[in-house]
Amino acid sequence: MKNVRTRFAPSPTGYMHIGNLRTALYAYLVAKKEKDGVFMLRIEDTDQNRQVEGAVDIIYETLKTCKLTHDEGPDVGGKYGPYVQSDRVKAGIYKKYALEMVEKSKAHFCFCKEEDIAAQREIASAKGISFIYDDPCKLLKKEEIDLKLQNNEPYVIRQNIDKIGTTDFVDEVYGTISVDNSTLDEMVLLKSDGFPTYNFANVIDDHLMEITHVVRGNEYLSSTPKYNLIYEAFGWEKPKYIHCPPVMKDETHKLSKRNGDASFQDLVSKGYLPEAILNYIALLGWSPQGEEEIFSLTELCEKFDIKRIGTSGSIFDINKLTWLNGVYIRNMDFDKYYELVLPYIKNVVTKNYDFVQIAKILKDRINIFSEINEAIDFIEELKDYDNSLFINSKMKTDKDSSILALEKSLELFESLNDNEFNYEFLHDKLLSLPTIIGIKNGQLLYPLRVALSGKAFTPGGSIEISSILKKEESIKRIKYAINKLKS
RNA sequence: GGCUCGUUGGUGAAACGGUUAACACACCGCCCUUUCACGGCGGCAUUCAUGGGUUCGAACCCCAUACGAGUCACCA
Repeated sequence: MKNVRTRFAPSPTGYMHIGNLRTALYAYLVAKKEKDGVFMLRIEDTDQNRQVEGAVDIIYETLKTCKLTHDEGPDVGGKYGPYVQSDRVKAGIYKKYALEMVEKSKAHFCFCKEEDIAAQREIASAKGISFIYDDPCKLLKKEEIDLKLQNNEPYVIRQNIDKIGTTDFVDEVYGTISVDNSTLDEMVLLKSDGFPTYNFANVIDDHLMEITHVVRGNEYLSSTPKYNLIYEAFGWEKPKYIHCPPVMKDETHKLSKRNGDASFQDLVSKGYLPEAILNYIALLGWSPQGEEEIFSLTELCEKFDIKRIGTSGSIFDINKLTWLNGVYIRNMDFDKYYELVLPYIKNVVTKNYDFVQIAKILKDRINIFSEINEAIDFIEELKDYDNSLFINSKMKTDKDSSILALEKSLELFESLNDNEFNYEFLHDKLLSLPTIIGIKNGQLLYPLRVALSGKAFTPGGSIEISSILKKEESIKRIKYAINKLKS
């Protein structure tokens, strides 16, 4: 059997959104599941009007950060190049095949004006009739065509489709799709600017590049018969088709880059980990065999199975991604985590505190890095808070008990050296204090946390916080709280 | 409008004619705990869009209907 070869063939028209990335992932997995599978990148830039500056770089960058390494592509080369379609246009590839189609009577020259066809389409749709263009140019005699060509009349090359019978194919995901040929319209293969349409270029390149499995969104499901007719015209072997269900934003709308946050880049900048994003989107539209859901890319390669791709659209659930991201953070090796988290911490804390300690109290408590800001902003600066925070029925604290707790804590802190402000030592001292005074742990530690942080909830408790703030700052905040309570 | 595809809880989903319809997220309880989280335990679809049919037996097969999506470009 031939080596499996798949491609990711985006058009460089802007951001990379999650649906796109998932298609790339699946194409990668289909290839890499096999020992010698090849995953390649091809840039489909046949629409000269839609080019977006820097879009190709975003594609490279995204694939790189996701570690979806392509074996062949514009930047890494390969035997089947060039890998950018506009370069292939220059090499005359598409025109040659388009002309061959004409020769085989599977396509014809068309000199019709675009506006005329559009007008007809308009009329038909106003009448509610389905429109399939019946091209008069098909009837042109050879001499007439030659004359028009000599006069440099603009033309396109349009596919010929016999309106009789049906065309069907087997999709690996959706099963047998059967379409009546009379409903197929004869699409343009080569545009008047000499560029091929996506429809044509895609087929030519997939064949020339020996793609064995075509992985793409299911919006191509209904036009696949037309592509197959091209394969048949040349007598080429058709690839296996793997059409993927859409990724939705809600029940009725596909995910689009229109409304922002669905792009890969957005998610990364919100503090999501590429590995977690990839893991999550793998689960949208595909389900693993067992109950395990956490997979590295390598594991995905092993587990992935085309047969388990679903057929209905799935709604992108940021909730679950967030949870999954938290799992990745919690499972991460501390050094790696620290390296990633440090910039976020430094973004909030500019004073010289123990960043390792801060990172530690955060690790089990955040799902995404962007939560850090709010979680530890009190370290840098105590914001004013209300005395009512000290009163907590569950903790059995009120104004007087809080004052007592704070005064005792203050006494203790003042008796310590600054270098005794470490977690172990403070843990010993602070936890033995309630017994001595004859109160419950919470009655001491809760008011202390409020005083140190100005918040009722914080990552870590008062022991952790005081060990981070150290002697001087802790005492300052306790004194402030006592004054506040007494005034 | 024609054609193609889809429809299992709020979300992702499993189930390959016979199960109490898995599991995960979310949600709700309880436990652990100095708070929050983490972790642990438990709850959460009498029902698989609806209506028919086939079958001893249907979420799974068939047919209608409804709803949704995709497509019908010199866009991909």
